[in-house]
Amino acid sequence: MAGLRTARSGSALCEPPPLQPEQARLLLRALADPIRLQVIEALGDGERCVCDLTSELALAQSKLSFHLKVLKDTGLLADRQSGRWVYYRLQPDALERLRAWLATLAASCIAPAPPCS
Amino acid sequence: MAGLRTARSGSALCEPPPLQPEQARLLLRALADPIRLQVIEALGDGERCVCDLTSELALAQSKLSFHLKVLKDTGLLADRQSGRWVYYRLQPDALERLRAWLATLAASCIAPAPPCS
DNA sequence: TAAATCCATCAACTCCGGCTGATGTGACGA
DNA sequence: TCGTCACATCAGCCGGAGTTGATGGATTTA
Repeated sequence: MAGLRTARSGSALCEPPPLQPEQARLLLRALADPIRLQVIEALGDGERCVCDLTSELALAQSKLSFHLKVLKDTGLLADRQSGRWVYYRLQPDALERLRAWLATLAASCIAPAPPCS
Repeated sequence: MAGLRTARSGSALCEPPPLQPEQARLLLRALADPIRLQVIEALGDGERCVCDLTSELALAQSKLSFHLKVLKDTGLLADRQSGRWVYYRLQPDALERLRAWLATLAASCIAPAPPCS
């Protein structure tokens, strides 16, 4: 079932490649955690180093590091090292791809749907 | 909770009410399971009774019942009893609300985004 | 070089989600 | 009324995600 259709995306909007079901699962699981959602929201303002996040979210360092790794492994975050600090930033593509995947899933639910009575 | 804001949805499209973060978390977690995704896909064709799903997905009865309960409790499924059988069907609203919530989350990620080089 | 800081990683533990087999409940048919 | 079927729920178990405290590696400053 892989590669049912490759490129040829006629759109000029440089849409990201479709998500594999397993990747979608990992994204869903990564987002289903309150601490990780806090991290994502905190990074909405822009990238931050770990030490700032640690104090801002009042988390143990190893704990935060653990969750940052989960988010990074699923592609939701990217990091950049500058001297002694490591800065994490959001990777908006990941959320977009998950949204697209959810749309596909919803589309497969034909929904006899009484038209919004 | 409940009734933070009632009606007044100006749109004529009868949009569902916004999702609480906790509800969003539960939805994400409910979807982050391969068996439950199989169930959702199987119900894409229309409602089914538990016994059909059991054989179709080759699952133990108690196991399927457990996952159906999770999906029902999060609002992703609804059930209907007919005689001796119980039919489950998708509740597309739930997916839509989750998509809307994801859109909100993504919107809060201003994304300096180099314009699709 | 030595000390300090920032961060990742590890081992041990806890806790909860999910699985299994058995039992309970309600609806039907003989 | 009794047996059967469809489904829910329970108790017990197990594995893995998440937490904690400690250690290690890399970088900067004294």
